[in-house]
Amino acid sequence: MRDPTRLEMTIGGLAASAGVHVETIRFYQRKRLLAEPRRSYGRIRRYGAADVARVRFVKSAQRLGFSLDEVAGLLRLEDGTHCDEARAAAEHKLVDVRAKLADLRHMETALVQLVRLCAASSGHVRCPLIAALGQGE
Amino acid sequence: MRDPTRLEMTIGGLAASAGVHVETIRFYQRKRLLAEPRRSYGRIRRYGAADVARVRFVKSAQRLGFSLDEVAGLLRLEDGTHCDEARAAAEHKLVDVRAKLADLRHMETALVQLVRLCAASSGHVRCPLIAALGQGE
DNA sequence: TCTACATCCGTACCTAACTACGGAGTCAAG
DNA sequence: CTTGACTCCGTAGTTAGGTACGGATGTAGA
Repeated sequence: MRDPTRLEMTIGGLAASAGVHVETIRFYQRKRLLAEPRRSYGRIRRYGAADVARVRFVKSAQRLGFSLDEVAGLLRLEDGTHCDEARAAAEHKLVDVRAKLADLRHMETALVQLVRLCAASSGHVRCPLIAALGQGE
Repeated sequence: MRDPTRLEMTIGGLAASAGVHVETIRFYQRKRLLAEPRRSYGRIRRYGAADVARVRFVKSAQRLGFSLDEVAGLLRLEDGTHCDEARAAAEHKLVDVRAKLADLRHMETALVQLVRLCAASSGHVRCPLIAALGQGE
């Protein structure tokens, strides 16, 4: 654990590096979001830097509104399936991601507007935040 | 009845229009995401078009990774609080929204790359999807 | 070697966000 | 003026995503 380039860590180290609890790692393992790692002589799990990245990816994707099942789908892309499968799945996810992008951009605009209004006026303001999001589903 | 802003509907109509279940409406009411509406002579709730927009907003914001508590915060902006409060809250949300935007853009780029790779090659590909998301939290 | 702390595992529990249930009241069409 | 769909309400159950527990075992530093 001295040399940061050759990261070999236990489950506790992984959890700390990725900013989650130890139990969360075990949970992800049960959910097959993370492969069972090799174990050192006894039966203690050993992880590497790739595992940290993977767990962080899961958390980031969750923040973006993906469920663990959807994250599993994204990770299958990462892990490399057959090309045509991967392509179809990626195109599908892309539609989803772009819809979210559009909504978030609208929300951003609405918030910027609100801040501007608030800076310019006093008293009460209303903001067309609701109008910002995709009403035409 | 001609004026669409004066559309009057029951809870079932609202649920159908917004694409949720009746129980979800009642649940949102308990959570104060939706105000108790006026009731027609008996005790039956009557809703208008604004309620439809509001419920759809909740669902959209959820898809973007906001919890119901956070959505409540966004709705408080919409409902107009005092100016300085609203401004501070809006600026805060803006940081959050922009972080999500950045991550989604990276994810979009990675997906586009993957699709392109898949179109160009055969066999197996790997995609730097994990690297796409904000590793430096 | 001793000791303190980490890891092992299964199982139980928790919160958020619904979702279903059931008995009673309402209402509009026939 | 009945009938069947809809609404009322409280309460209980469900799913996703963790969190906590606790007894046994492993392990690193004094």
